[in-house]
Amino acid sequence: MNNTTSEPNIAVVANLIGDNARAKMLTALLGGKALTATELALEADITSQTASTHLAKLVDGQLLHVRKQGRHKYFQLMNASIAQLLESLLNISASLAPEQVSTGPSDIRLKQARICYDHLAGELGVEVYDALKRQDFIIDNGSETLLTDLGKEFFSSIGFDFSQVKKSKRPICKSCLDWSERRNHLAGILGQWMLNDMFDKGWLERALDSRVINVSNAGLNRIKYHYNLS
Amino acid sequence: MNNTTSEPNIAVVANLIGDNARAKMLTALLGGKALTATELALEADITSQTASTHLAKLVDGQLLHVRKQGRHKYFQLMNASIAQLLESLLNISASLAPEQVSTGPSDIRLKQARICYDHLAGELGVEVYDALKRQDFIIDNGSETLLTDLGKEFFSSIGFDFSQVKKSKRPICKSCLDWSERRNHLAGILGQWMLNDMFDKGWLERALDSRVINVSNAGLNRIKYHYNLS
DNA sequence: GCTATGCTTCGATGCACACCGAACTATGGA
DNA sequence: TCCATAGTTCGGTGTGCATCGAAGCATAGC
Repeated sequence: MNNTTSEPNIAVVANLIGDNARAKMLTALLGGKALTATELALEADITSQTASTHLAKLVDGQLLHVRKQGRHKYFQLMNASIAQLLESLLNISASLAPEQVSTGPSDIRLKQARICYDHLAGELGVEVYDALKRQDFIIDNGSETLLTDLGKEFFSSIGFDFSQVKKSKRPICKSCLDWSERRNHLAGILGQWMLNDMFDKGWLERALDSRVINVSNAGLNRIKYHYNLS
Repeated sequence: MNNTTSEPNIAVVANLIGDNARAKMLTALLGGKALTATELALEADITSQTASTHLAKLVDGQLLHVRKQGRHKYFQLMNASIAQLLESLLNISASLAPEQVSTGPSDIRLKQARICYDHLAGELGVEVYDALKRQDFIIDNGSETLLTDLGKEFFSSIGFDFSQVKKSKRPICKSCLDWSERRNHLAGILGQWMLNDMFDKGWLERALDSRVINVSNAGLNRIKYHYNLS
């Protein structure tokens, strides 16, 4: 019997993620920022040699892409679907792991506000999401999210340009389950735009350790006012 | 520097999936049917001894759960979120793999109609989805799906009981990207109900090799009429 | 009781691969 | 030109783990 199941082989991708060092690099890259080989080596706690071979595999496996800039090599996640895959892995792992030994200051900041590839996550992320829902700017049937007419008006009024959207294939709204909060935050084009807008306005600031976002009291107040958080 | 990133460790779960034999078992279990250890060993092309250790790991890692029945052990995916994770891995792998050597008859049947954990996938799955969309029973903003009032009426009229839904936390509608068609089909409670309903009515029949669905001409005609396929 | 079947445990084997030291190439700056 | 830094390649080491044969339980049927 020629048992040719033609299902794609998920083992290769999973195996790429399934190594400790590589997994650390990938989660670090969930910060959305492009990182160099040495930065990633530090993150994964390995020498630059081993990092090099790991990164070559990840690029070869099309999970990452590279940009060469002078003598640096900047690595980034291939696309949003890879980021999403990593996020769902994070979610499942978080729910399985009994409780992670969660101590240390970097920990708290990670829980408060962090970047999820290209949008806002953590406590602040879900609070903004809830505020949008409360004001009927988005509807949410449990796992999925749609922008209402009211929401369209609102986002237009605060500077989002809907004409640019048509070019893109990416959904405007997308809910993304937050692994630390176990509640939704907003992804998609709108999620990306909101985060960038907050950076532009100076309300948020990237921490040096990639994924964490620093929020000043002033910035937090502006966000609360702007999005009418409760 | 005590670099305690408290992010969950995605390596362990990914590593569980990242073995060839285990990956085959897991994809086989995407058929939704509970399978015994020997069936899974056959599927993965390994001896029962090795299968036993693999399955123990998968259960220990909470990707599967077991039911003992007499001298048999029935394995099943832990929950829908695991199934969803596997589906997104399938999608990504399918898009990365240039083209799988897709020959053999089991292949064609897999592409035509198959089970995706608990709902219909393959060509037939996306055709039904498109038909629902065309008739404005569901709306779809690109990646997410909502049931319309018209749709509620329709599904009530063909026997779906909406009162049962409130108990469940699962979304009624959920779009699920089909890895072979690269288009959406319907998941969620409604997707599950539709598949079961088709089985109940005798329009579809599980093949022996779990994931494939056999569709008779008569059954296909009934489905076309029932859901008004174009 | 005996036998067949389903699954597990143990022990041994062998391979894949993560890891690092050392040496090498490439880029940028003084 | 020379040095420092970023990254790669090569060779060797060690280990984790998938694999199977053989033997051991457990259940079902006779």
